[in-house]
Amino acid sequence: MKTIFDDIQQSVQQAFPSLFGCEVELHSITINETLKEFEGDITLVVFPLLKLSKKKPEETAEIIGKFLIENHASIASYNVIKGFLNLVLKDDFWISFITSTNKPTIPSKNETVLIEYSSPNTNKPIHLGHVRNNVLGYALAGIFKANGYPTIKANLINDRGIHICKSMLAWQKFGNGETPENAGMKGDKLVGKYYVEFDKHYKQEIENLIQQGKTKEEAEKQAPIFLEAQAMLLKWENGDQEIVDLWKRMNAWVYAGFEKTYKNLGVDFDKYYYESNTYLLGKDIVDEGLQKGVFYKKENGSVWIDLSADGLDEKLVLRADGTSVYITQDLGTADLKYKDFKMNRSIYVVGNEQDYHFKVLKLILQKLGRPYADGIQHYSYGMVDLPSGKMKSREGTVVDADDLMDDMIVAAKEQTEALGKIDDFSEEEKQALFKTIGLGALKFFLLRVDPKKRILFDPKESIDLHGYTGPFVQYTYARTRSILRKAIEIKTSETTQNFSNYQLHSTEKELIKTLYRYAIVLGDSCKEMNPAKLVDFAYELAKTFNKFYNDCPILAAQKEEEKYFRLLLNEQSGETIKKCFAIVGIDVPERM
RNA sequence: GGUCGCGUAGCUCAGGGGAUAGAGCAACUGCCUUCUAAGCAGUCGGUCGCACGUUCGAUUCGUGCCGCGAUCACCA
Repeated sequence: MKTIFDDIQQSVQQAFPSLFGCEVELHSITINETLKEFEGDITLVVFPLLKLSKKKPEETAEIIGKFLIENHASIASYNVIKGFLNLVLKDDFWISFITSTNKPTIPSKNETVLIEYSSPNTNKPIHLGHVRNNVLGYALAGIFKANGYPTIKANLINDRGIHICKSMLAWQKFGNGETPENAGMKGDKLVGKYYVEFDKHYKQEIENLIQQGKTKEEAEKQAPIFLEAQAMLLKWENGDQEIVDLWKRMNAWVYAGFEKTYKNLGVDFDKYYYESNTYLLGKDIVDEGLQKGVFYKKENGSVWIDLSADGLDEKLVLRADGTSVYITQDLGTADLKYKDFKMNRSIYVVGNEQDYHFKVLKLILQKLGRPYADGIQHYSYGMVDLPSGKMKSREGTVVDADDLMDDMIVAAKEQTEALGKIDDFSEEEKQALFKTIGLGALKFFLLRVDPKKRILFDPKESIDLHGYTGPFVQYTYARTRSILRKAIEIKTSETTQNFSNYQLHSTEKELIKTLYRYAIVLGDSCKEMNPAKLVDFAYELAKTFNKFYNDCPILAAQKEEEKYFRLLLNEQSGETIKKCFAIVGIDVPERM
């Protein structure tokens, strides 16, 4: 979208030769929004132009200011303070932005974006770390979509491997036929329980072996239960019916559990990949790489790639026994994704602990000459810490996703009921509202921070509904809806109004300027792949709206045209908040 | 040790060559007979980790140092 900022920047560039006798590059024309403490809407910083203008800052600013006022219908006046040229736009410009019925639409792009996110292991339930991944992945996909990109959400489920066998084995040995049904437990929780159970026995056996004089490393490799798990994996890979049946049965439990959590969280996927289907695909690529001389084989038969020229190390791509490692599978899956979707960009939403892995993955695919390799991007986000420190599954300090959502909803319920504004709601309406608020708080809390940075999750703070929070923004939306309902009640919805002589109140103008930024922020949040930008904007809009709400009576406005204009602002503020939140996956209530 | 990331108010975070560095929380003060007070307005709070350098101008860019974290498996 072309903004007034772009407009002014371009016309200054075009006029520059006639004003100063030389060309100027677009990027040295610095245009900002004017700071609140100065008069004006747009500020041009002239310092970078002085070398070309060969004049003093004030003089340069004057020349440009005079030119703009003569050649730009939207500019009402200007003032110069030091090297800053502050431009005041006519109220007309802002008013017509609000009243114009044909808003510019975002053109659709023909660049397909595939976003892989979530990608859980089937041996443990989803926890807070995964919640950040899910919320971020969903929001990112929403942002690409809103910017016109065909977008595919993919989930690669890690459903095989030694770790899966561990929970299977523990269930087989100690489970006594326990099922989600007879235990009254979600399937993913049940399987997770047996993963922990395995670890308990494994540790005990290691302990015993060390007592018998083995070293720790020997003990870890020789513990009987570990050997059993390895044997089970081998059986699984050979298609042993009993093991495969058990695997299918337990995985079905997990999927049922995950689906429930996903549904609650409000995330979804267009495509599921399963590592059990893709883990063999990478082996062909290993052969191809050997033929092309990209990989090499060591004496023991293991296959490697030497990335030391690229500042990395040597990296194993196939084990000596011919079985796949993590990266082998990822190579295969990358090919499969391209076969399925021919995407231009392939984004992996994966924690920053895997930065190295994804560097290697991309580099290998580039060396193999894959057409999609350059479009691979690791969307690397920071870990989630608790006030007590890191989350560690082994130490039981993880925050479970289902419990977390329940807690948030309960907190929303308590605080909402205390205010007593929704006593006339039905039970279902209440439940829906508590969920909207609770999850809104949670998602906003996770999205408001720069994805690249690690996050400190303080439960107390996350449950807060005041200030820089999701519920604050939701509340503001509900306010706009409340006013709209009242306006309809008193039948003040005539639309044919002429605002050409309308005098903007300063708070109205501030609100319009904020609304004007929506399209810019939406584009930026996509370019920078940063949902926090959009979420923060929604907050700023809500804040500005609340100020407007306080300063400017809407339905009780003095003049009719004031009332109608403010109703327009009210409606557009609400709609914009709703759009922002919908893009990142946060619901918004009609009343709260 | 190598590589990568991060150090901004008591706490959680924005900002990212340009004017006097911003929000929220916490603490304190005002504002509901008037459109939802989950709100608004205000007070308090900063050597932008430290040092050099580049620049008309550095919290922002570069280098070094200090502190914190991640990663460097025939784990995923």
